Amino acid sequence: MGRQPCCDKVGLKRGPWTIEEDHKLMNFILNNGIHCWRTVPKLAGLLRCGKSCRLRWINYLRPDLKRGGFTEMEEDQIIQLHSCLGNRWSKIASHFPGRTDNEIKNHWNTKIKKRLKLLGLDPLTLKPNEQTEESSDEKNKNTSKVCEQGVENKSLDMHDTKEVPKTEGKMEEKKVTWDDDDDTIGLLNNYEMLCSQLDLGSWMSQETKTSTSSYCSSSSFSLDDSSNLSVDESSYFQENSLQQWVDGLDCILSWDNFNSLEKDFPFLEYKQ
DNA sequence: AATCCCCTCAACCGCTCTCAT
DNA sequence: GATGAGAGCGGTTGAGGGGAT
Repeated sequence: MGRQPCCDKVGLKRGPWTIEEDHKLMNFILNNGIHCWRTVPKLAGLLRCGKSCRLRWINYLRPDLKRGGFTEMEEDQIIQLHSCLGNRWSKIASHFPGRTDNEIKNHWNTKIKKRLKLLGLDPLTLKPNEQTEESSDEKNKNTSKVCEQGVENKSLDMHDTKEVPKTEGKMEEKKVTWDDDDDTIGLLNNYEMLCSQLDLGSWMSQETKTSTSSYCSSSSFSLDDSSNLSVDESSYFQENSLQQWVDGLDCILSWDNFNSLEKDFPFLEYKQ
């Protein structure tokens, strides 16, 4: 039958988002929440399709996004999960609060896959590479099916020595739960926690306590990380971080500052 | 300094899934 | 059960940055 396009593409803007567009979208969502993506661009005054807005929010603007490179532990976990779930990036991403499926997919395709190949391992089976990529792709579906039934659970530490699978002890540490029902729960919990901490309504209207601070001018950070902070640090963020986040939208939208931020404020580093 | 090439990742496309009617 | 609309997902693309020559 052929579906209607998700939006009328005539007159709609495409390509990279501007800071102004980001502002509009973020302000709209924070003030109104998300009810129907299709209507978001119109109501927010954006010349974008709803799909594009959704993607931008999920992959870039969400306040609970974790920025910065993947840790070795995260990479290991991605490999484990991928060996079980295949290319189901959203499922994989659900095990990494603050990470997006797009981010993980990109990381897999550009880094992990290559590294595994260099190690002579098939990225999908984690076995010594004997097959062509095509046959691996074919296997992708099969492995994930098998794993879905809970038959297989693999692990690999490619940062360690070489091609050797992890010891069982390490496996224990990094145990992953496969229950699909749990997948969304983690994200939901994060989001709920975030919302409860933020009290969006009140802080949006709150008077700015600190100027668009020097603290913020060099900062962007994951709110998620605050749970890993010491008591003092944590309370500091609960009181200040969100306001700063809103105040400093411009600088926060420039995630390039992330690395330097970690130098200035070591406690912002991702902790495992 | 200029050019080329490769890599990364944000964004798009098209398909499937889910839910309401 | 059939249909349609919206949301979500995964594959792919291409702009831009950075390193190599």
